[in-house]
Amino acid sequence: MKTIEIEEDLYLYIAGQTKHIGESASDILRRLLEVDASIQESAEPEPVDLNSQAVDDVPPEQPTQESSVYENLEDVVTTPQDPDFLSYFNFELIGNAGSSTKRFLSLLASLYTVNNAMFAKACVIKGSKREYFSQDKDSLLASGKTSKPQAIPDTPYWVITNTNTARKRHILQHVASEMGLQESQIERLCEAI
Amino acid sequence: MKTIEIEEDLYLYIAGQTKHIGESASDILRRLLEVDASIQESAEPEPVDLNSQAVDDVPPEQPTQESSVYENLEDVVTTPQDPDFLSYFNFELIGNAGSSTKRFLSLLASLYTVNNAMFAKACVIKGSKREYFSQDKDSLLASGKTSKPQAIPDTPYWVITNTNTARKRHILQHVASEMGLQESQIERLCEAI
DNA sequence: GAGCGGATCGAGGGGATGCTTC
DNA sequence: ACGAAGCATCCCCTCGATCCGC
Repeated sequence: MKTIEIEEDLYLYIAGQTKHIGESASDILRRLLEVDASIQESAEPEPVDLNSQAVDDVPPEQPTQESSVYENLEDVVTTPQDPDFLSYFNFELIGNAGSSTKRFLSLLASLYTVNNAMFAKACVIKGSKREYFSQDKDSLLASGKTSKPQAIPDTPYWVITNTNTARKRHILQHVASEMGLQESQIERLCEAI
Repeated sequence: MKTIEIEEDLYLYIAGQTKHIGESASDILRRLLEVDASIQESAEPEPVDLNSQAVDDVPPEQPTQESSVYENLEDVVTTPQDPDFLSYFNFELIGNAGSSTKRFLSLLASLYTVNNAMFAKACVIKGSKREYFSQDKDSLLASGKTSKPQAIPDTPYWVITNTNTARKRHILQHVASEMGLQESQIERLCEAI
């Protein structure tokens, strides 16, 4: 194992390309760069050292076997694999919200809280014309005529709100699914809307 | 700055992609991943924008007569002879498109990107009445009653779209075949529609 | 842009099927 | 007359946002 240093945004970008839970940085980069493990010896120009910024030695404090990129993100709370995953959802509170729109927002907020890096990646979804999610209210406003964007509480995100309940379920289901939740968990969430 | 751990061979591979002395790991990865410093959180890899990366990978000229036709064109990225040819296709992204029409368009866009000179030659195909390809929407419109032309993304071309899936496969197969793809590669593309 | 929620209905796109043509 | 190839009608489904009810 080698350690390299990269800039923050690039780091987030790479993390955002995660396709499976627990994927290591190597896995992701191999996929993106289309380098498979077998071609490693492929004669390349000699290892120009990744300059001074590359740290050549790995401090053994890093647990290598599960080096999912997420573990370096300080905002990670849990992953969908966590058997207690749904316990992070306060269904009681959510259920008390007065409308499905409110419940929709709370559920999204919970997903964000549980793992905001995965949420960021999962909320890339749009309809035929409208943007569904954005960090910017105005861009949602711009993409549709009366989409009624609302802020997702305790979150930098906004969602479209002018949809019927079925569509709210679809949106939630999409996000949850992209985040890797189990089918049964997704069902539970959608029912809670 | 963030730190990530990657496997040794991948590290060497990345180091081997150094273009300038003193380039940082971030610089190299940005170039390889085509992520510029201003990426937004939602930036997704562009399936068809493979030019800059692929240029470096053009294999030694094949001694076929076709390749000599193209070898002087600066826009040649690779040729169907390239054993890695299909790796230029982002099947994952293509597969995620919501309809066969969308996938059809993406696949054509990929063929164009991979070698636009060959594409230009290969897309000369028409049905009994309708034009199939054109750089001009109106000429497609003019040649049929409801052909539903759509722009091929990131491309100067338009294609007819009002066909059943079988015909979309025929069209794709014709273009791929004219471009000189192997039978097995063509099959792979047609299945992806 | 300020009342909010969201069901309902209309617009539009996808593409299989059936008709036409050769 | 029969089949094959190709065209485009037309149904279905998705998605938007109007508009009504509270």
